[in-house]
Amino acid sequence: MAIQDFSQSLPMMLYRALDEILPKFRCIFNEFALTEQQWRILRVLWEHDKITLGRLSDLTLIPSPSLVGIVDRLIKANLIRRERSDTDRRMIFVVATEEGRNLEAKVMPRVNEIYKEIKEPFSKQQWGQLIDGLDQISHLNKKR
Amino acid sequence: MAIQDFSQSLPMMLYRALDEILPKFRCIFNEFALTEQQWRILRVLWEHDKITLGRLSDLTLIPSPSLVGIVDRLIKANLIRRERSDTDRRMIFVVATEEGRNLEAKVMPRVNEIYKEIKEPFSKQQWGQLIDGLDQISHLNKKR
DNA sequence: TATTAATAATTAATATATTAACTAAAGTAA
DNA sequence: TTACTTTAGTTAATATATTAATTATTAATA
Repeated sequence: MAIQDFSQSLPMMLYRALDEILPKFRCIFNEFALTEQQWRILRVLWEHDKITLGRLSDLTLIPSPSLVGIVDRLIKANLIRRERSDTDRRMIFVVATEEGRNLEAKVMPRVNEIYKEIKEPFSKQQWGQLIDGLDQISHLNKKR
Repeated sequence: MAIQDFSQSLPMMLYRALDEILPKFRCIFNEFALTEQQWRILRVLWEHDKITLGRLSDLTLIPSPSLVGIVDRLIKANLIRRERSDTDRRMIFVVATEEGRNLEAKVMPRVNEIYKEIKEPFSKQQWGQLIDGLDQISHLNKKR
């Protein structure tokens, strides 16, 4: 194992972890004709009745230029709608339609099941360390 | 904090970690007119003189349909070349040109510097736990 | 050997990411 | 109020991801 082994570098380890777990979830999303990104948006809307595009971009980690098209397609699928703010006409809220809200009860149990499967082989301590480590990585520039 | 907090889910934590560290590297790649994926291919070619597209796809985690275009662009930039196998005409090897090999000495020091910065705030033990955790995630289906 | 099955790479269609530039609305200060 | 600046969202151009289908070649089997 070389001193600098590309396949063991942090970025590649992160990618490989995602490559392992995402297909499990995408399977479910496809059953509901959702892409992963569309799912992320709905997932956030189930926790927030009304949210601006900017904040939606932050919470889903979807870059705003991408968000435009993804939101368009979710609107076409009748799952969400746009709503321009009255107080600041620059801002646009996104809201789930009834159909969009109804998806939660159908999709979440399936997703939670997979999530539990992924977590299962880890001890509570191991899992905590993993999440803490990732959290520390994602705050590298923010702390002191 | 809800029982199921989307922003603390493993996939989002992984995405956030990547979102934090990748821009640091991409800065460097852009200086050399490389995309991140082009970099990954070169990075692997610096460790392997000659490699098939299939194996390159495995090592870079770039799906093979994407690989076709990325390789095309690297060839156009005179950094690599294709070479069809004589023993099995289905296989195509990819090889770095001299110009491609020369990039290593220019780019690697810069990349290593950033990598060290990222690692720096972690203790050796913390880092090891993080890598181990990620490794375990990426082998979920492979073990026993 | 002729047929069939498997493999490596590619193509096609659609969705998303990246970067820069742009528009409209709001804030700010002379 | 006018000019300058910032902010929220969008558009545009190019690169990559995802999924399914396709081609060329090789392997396998009757």
